[in-house]
Amino acid sequence: MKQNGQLHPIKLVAAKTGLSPHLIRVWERRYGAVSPERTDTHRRMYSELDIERLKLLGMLTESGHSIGNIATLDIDALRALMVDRPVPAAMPRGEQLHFDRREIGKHYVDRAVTAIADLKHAALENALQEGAVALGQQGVLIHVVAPLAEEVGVLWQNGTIGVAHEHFASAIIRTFLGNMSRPFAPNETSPHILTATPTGQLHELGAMLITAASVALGWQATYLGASISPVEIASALKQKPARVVGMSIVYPPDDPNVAKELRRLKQLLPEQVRLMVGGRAAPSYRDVIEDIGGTMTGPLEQFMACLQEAREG
Amino acid sequence: MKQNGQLHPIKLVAAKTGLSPHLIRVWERRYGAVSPERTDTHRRMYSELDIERLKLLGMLTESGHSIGNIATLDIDALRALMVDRPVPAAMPRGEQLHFDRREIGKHYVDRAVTAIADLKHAALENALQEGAVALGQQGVLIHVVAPLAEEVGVLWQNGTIGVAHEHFASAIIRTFLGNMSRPFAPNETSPHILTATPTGQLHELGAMLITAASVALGWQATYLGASISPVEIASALKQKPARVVGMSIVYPPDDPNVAKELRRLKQLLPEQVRLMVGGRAAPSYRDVIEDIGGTMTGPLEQFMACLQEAREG
DNA sequence: ATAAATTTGACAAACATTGGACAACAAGTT
DNA sequence: AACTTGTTGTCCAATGTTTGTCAAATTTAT
Repeated sequence: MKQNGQLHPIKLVAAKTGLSPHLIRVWERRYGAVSPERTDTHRRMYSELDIERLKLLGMLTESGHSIGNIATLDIDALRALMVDRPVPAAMPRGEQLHFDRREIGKHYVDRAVTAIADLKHAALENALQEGAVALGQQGVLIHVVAPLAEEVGVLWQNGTIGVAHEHFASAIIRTFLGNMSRPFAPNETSPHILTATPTGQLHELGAMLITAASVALGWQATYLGASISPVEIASALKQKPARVVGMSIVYPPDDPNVAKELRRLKQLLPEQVRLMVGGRAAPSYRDVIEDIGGTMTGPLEQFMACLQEAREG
Repeated sequence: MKQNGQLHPIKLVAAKTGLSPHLIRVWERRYGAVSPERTDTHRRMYSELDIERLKLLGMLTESGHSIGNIATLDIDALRALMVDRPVPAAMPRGEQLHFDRREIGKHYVDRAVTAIADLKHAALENALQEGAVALGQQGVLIHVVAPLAEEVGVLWQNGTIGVAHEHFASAIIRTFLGNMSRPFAPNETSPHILTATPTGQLHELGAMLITAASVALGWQATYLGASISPVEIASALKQKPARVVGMSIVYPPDDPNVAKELRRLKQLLPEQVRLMVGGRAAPSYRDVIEDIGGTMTGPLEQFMACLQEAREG
C-alpha cells in the first residue's frame, strides 16, 4: 500500500472529481465531508482517500442523495450506497429521452455486475426491477438483461467471477424473466410462439430472454428449455399450435450438429410455421438458416422487430 | 438484505420507484401507504422497506389494481399480489381442514402434472400458487413442489413426458421457487446459509428447493447453483459468512467423485460451519457424510427440521 | 504584479411541505 | 340520459429549508 500517500492541491482534486473548488470547500465547512491536511500556510492538501470520498459524494448527490445526509458517512457506507443508486435524473428531461437508452441501461448493468460480484441477492433484484421502471418492459430486456447476460458470460470465461457467481446470477435473472413471461391476460386471440435452444443447458438465459421478449410483445409463449430435439419441438407443436418457433443459439459458434438439427427441424415443421433463430452465435449459422427458409436475427432488438412483423404477416 | 439503516430523501425515492414526489406524498396523506421518518425540519426520509413498498404499489397500480384497496396491505401481501393470477378457483372449503396435508398436496400435484403434460403455463402456475395458499409456504414446498419434482423426474425417465415437458416444468417451478426465496425484510439478525449441489445442472431443482425452504424458515439464503466445486464454496464463504452449507444430491446414487468432493469440501470449510446434505440420493452417501461430520437429511421435511434445530445450536 | 487559495457573509435557485382545488374517469342511481 | 358519488392523478400557492454559487477582503504562490 501507500505508506505516505501523495497529497494533492484543491485544483487538482476539483479536476479529478468534477466538483468546483468552491463546492469542495463548502462541503467541508458545512458538513465536514472531508478534513484535508493543511500546509503551514493553510492550504488544503487532499489525500487519495479524500478524493475517493469526494468522487463518491459527487456521484451520489448526482443521483439524488442529499449531501447533508451522506456527507459524514464513512467510505464503506458510501460504497454500499453506490450499489443501489438510480440513474442520475439530473439531465434535462427532454434530453433524457434523446439520450441513448443504451447509456441508461449501462448504468443498471453496472449495478447488477457489482451486485453479482458481492453475491447480493436484493441488490441484483433491485437493479433489474429499477431498470424495468426506468426503461419499460421491453427496454429492460434489450438494454439491461441482454447485455448483462453477455457481460456475465465474459467475466466468467476470463475468470473474474466464478461459476458460483454465474449460477447465482442466472437463478435470479431467470426468476426475473420468469415473472416477466407470465402470461398476462389469457388473450385467446394472440398468436403463439414456442421457444427453445438446441444447445446445452448453460445457455438457457438466451432462450428465456426470447421468451420474455415475446410476451412483452403480446404473444403467448411456451418455453421448452435447452437441449431440445427437433422431434420434441414437433410434438409440442401438436399440443400448442404456434405460428412461430423461436430458437436461441448463444455459444458454440460452429457446431455441425446444430446445423444438422436445424435442417431436421425444418423437415418436421408444418409449412406455415415460421422459424426464427436469434442469439449471439446465430450469425455463424446464417447459411443454414437461410437455406431452410428460416429467419436469422442478431441482437434481441432485431428479434423483436421480426416478431412484430411476423404478427401482421 | 439491505443491512443499511440509511434513510433516503423523497427525490431519490421518486427516481427509484418511478413515481412522482407528488404522488408519493398524496398516497401517504390519503391512504397511509407509507409512514416515513421525518427530519427535525419535517422532511420525509424513507427506509429501504418504504421504497420496496412503493415500488410494489407502483407496479401493482400500473397493472390495474386500485391504490385505495392495496395501499395499506403489508409488504408480503403485496408481493403475493404480484404473483397472483385472477382465478382462485379451489377445493371444497369445508373438507379441507380434515384432510391430511399430504392428501391436499396430492391434489395440487395432480393438477400440476396435468398442466405440464398439456404445456399449460398458467395452469401450472395456478396449481402451485393455490397450493401455497392452501398449505402455506412451508407446506407447499413439502407436499407439493418436492413430490412434484420427483414425479416429473420419474415420468421423464420412463418416457411418459419428453425433455421439453421437463424443462417447461423446471422453468416455471424455478420461477416459483425463486419468488419464494426472495429476501424478505432486511433482517440483519437472521443466520445465513449457502446452498448448492455438486452434481450436474439437471438437478438444480433440489438445490432451489432447499433454498426456498431455508428462506421459509427465516434464513438468509444464497443460492450458488449446480456443479459447484468445493473451492468455489469456500471462496463464497469468505464473502458471505454463513453458518450452514446446504447441499442437495438428487441423482447419481453412487458416484465416487461426489464422495471425494464432499471430503474435499470438509477440509476447506471453517470449523464452525455446519454441512447439511439432503436430497433423494443423500442416503447413498451416508457413510461419507457422517465420516466428515456432516448431517445427512432425507426428505425435505427432515432437512427443515435440522435447519430449525441448527438455528438454536 | 498576477494568479490562485482562504474565510466569511450573502443570495438565489432548487427542493419540500401543507392544504386545497380540479379534471378525468368509473359506477351506480334516478 | 342526466345526475350523483367516489376515486385518483395532477396542479397551484404560500411558506420554509437546503444547497450551489458568488463577491469581498485577505493571504500566499510564482
